[in-house]
Amino acid sequence: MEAKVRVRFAPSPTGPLHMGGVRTALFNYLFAKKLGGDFLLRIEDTDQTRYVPGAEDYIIEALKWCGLVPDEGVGFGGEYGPYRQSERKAIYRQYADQLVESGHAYYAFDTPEELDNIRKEAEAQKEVFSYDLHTRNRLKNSLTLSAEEVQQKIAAGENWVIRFKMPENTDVPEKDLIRGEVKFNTNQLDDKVLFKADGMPTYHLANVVDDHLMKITHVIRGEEWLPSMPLHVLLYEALGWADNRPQFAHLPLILKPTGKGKLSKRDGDKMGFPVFPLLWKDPASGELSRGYREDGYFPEAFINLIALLGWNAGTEQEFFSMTELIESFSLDRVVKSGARFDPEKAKWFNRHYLQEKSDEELAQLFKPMLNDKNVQVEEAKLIRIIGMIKERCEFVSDLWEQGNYFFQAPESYDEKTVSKKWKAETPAMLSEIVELLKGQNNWNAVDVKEEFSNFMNAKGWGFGVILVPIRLALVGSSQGIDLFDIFELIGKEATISRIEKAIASIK
RNA sequence: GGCCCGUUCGUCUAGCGGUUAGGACGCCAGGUUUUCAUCCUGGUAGCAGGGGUUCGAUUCCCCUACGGGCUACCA
Repeated sequence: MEAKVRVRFAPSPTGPLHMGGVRTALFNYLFAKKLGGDFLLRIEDTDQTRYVPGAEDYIIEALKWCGLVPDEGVGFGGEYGPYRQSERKAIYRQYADQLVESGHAYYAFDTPEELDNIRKEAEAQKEVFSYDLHTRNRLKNSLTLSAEEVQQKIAAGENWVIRFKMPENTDVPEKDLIRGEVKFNTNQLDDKVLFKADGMPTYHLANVVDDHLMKITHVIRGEEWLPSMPLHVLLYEALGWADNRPQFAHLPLILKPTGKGKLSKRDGDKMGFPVFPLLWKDPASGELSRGYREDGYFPEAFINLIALLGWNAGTEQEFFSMTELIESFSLDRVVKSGARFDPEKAKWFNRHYLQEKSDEELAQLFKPMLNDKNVQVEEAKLIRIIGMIKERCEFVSDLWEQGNYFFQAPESYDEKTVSKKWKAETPAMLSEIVELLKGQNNWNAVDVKEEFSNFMNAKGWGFGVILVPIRLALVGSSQGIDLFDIFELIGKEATISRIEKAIASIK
């Protein structure tokens, strides 16, 4: 029987989760759910120096907001814990020792400063230093030192690390589920540190050990890990786990909307879109980074847009619910090349999901904003207004941009429209309109419009010359829904007073 | 520099030897809306370049260019 599919999302708590990270989580989640497998969350906090307080909670909250709830992991329980690598410290040491004993790894005593100097010297000669089969015999390690010396150094409390002894001239072909066969030769690879002087494993060791112990079947991660795939394959072999090791899939990166390189926090600030799912406040600097949630994106829109960054169903379908994504997802439809992120299309997705929401639902989402603005409005009326303006909106906050004139009289008048449409004779005409409106008893859009039209026809006035000034008076600009609907919704009294106010204050 | 990955409209992408190279976002135009937006219709725009292989290459191979990633006791 095939082993149950188990995948993991394994971020480092070094800051807020990036869009790319969310997408990696999403693809893992979709893959697992499609195949009836498990999706785990493992926190890779082996680098104490980069630990950021709050990042872990942020990651969990972001996953929950996106609907990517892990079956196991930090904060979610499970049989294979602990799921935080810092709590698994003891486990890694034994495997590192095992590798040394079996001759697949060795102790190295070179200090970071020493290595740094060697690197600088190499650089001065336009060369790049690499701790590998060409150089390890000149360095301070258990391959060059006698067994006694090694024991002595360790006993003396000298700092040491354990490095992988990369085999010589060996081809390591490996099938990537997205890219097909990728081949590396070990002569090009260096002796990576597996176990650090601080007693913590590096990513490479911890990752392989945990994936094995947690029975991970598929490693789906970002393309930045592709170069270390051969090392990981070799580690599985060296640890004796070659027979049931996971398969790999390396996802393409998300690139900047314009310019060079991968998407970064800076791009969001510069171009006015979020790169993080949730608002993030840096605990050290206090700096704020905007989030999709706080910017008014619906989680389903965010998931939809991110899913289509580097994946497609092979059909012309563009809108997918999570359920539909699970049904249609497959790794072989993941695109190989990096995808530039397009903020415009992101907005378009949100518009779609906003239009799909009921007026009642939008009213609930909009209420907090109305409260902030100190606006009181009857529920039924609010729902009606939303029904009329929502097609103009991309975000819930747009409901205010598009509908504020229902809740308050304009405070100013758009200058362009005034100079274009507000003529010398306009006030006099509007005064006559006011008189007409005052005589209206059936205050609804249909009846008022009929009376109004009759009056205009009798006068021989053009609609264009009078409707825009009225709109200006009621809305403050030339925007808005049908004028007679506005009449009805803001009521007779407000309609008349706003027109009178405009007559008195414009020009 | 070395290694690895990639390259179809401005952007996201379909295409898996023979297509008028399809869709979407954006943009432009027209229509609807006596405004604006929405919406509808139409349009603009692409196979990085050069060699092969083949009756035939966007599609397969090689080279070049370009883009990206990695090259830490970071993940």
